[in-house]
Amino acid sequence: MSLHVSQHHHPAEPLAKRARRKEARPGELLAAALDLFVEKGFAATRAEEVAKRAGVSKGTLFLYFSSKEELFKAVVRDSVSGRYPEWRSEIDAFRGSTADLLQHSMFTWWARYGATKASGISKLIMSEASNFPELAMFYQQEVVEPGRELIRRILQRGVDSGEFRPLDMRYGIYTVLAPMLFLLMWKHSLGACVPNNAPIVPEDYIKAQINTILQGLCAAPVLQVKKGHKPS
Amino acid sequence: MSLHVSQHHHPAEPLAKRARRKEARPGELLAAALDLFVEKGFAATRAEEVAKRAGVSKGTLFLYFSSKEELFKAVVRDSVSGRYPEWRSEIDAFRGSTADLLQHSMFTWWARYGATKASGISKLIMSEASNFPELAMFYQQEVVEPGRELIRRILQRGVDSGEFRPLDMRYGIYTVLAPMLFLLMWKHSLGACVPNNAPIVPEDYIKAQINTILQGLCAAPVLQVKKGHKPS
DNA sequence: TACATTAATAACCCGCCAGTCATTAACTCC
DNA sequence: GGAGTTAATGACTGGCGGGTTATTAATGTA
Repeated sequence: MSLHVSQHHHPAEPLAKRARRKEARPGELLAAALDLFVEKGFAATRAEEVAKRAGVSKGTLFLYFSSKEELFKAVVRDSVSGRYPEWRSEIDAFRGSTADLLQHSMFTWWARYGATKASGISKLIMSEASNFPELAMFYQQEVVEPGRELIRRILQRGVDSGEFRPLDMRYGIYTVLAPMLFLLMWKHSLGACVPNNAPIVPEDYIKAQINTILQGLCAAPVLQVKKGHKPS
Repeated sequence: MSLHVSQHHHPAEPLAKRARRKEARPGELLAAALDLFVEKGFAATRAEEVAKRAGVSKGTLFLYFSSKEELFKAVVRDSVSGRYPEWRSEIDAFRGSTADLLQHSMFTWWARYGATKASGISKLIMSEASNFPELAMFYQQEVVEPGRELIRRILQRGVDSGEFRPLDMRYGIYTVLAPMLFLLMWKHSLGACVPNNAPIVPEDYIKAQINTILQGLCAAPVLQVKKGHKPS
């Protein structure tokens, strides 16, 4: 959430019914919209309900966002695609093996995105893409492509350094993308509503995936025993 | 599709406008509903369109199914058919390495399920699970659990024979499940509606995944996830 | 206090769609 | 053929919800 959302009033001066707060409205509306979109999906979320949760009337919502779709796009920009620059520079600044970088990136992505409310946006897009092709395309450009690029960057680093075997990047990226997006989908669908005797613990799941991925990506076994790492 | 859907009329006696075909209607309606639910999702599918595709009026639809939601449940029950017994005996009868078995199973699953219309039901369930918790639970018991069991069976065979390293089965199965379900989801969401310069070719995707998975599962020195990693 | 500006509102409009019901016509049996 | 039964219809309704607009009131200026 890049916009400031919580400029709460001082309790001494209780909220006037029609307070004029032009600066604070967009952020509050975005926060309310994120909550509701994630909770109920795009189509099922009512504009009036978003307004209500932001403490505002429906008319005010359309004063700041020209349509429900535009509101959604703004939510995506605000809560998802705005983070890429930071991640990319972190990746570029990383000192250490690519195995460590990959591992660090996957845990960090989960902690900062997958485990948060914002990740519901990705699930929502996967669910409703076919009904809202424009939104899907917007998401593809704003989120999917940059994300692919980051993964490609990491894997290429490993291939270049000889840590990883040569990879067809068109499909190599899915080695990382698929397990992570599956976890995200699962968390927001069956994992959320089915009482399960063997629930997925995200950190354990990621650990297991990394074990397999790293062994699967690395160059010939004899090369993968690096100083500081013990072959189990 | 357990109900017979295609009792086509003899072309000589062309379809009367108001033919009375009480037996055939439910199956035809379920087939039409499956098509449309898979294509457009639950909320976006119009009752009248289902009726139209089944060659019937909207009133007739509600004559056989008391509401749209009941229709949806009936579709899921009807389409979730028991392919598991067949697959399980194929697995048990397989002669050859577990690597080959795994590879064969993944390709076969895609060809017989993932690539067919029926796979849209899985996507539908993942998408609508939160709106229909009871359906999600039904699906979990009828489809997810047996599927997990089959994968566990294959992996255990590899571990027992020494081909695979020892695995924590609670998470090991996702090494196989996650890439396949991701492919299924992708095919039915972004992959279906976003013109993409690098589309996923399922067979190539599966091939790449198998390469990584097999190297990742096989018994060999392993790069371990560092203990005590803390997500930021 | 008077006036101008504009943030915010609430009532309103209108198209869409799940579900209903009185009517129609296809089939059965004598 | 005629009478009774019921599958099928399509016009209708009622509510919902995205988006608009005339009106109201908060703020700024003097």
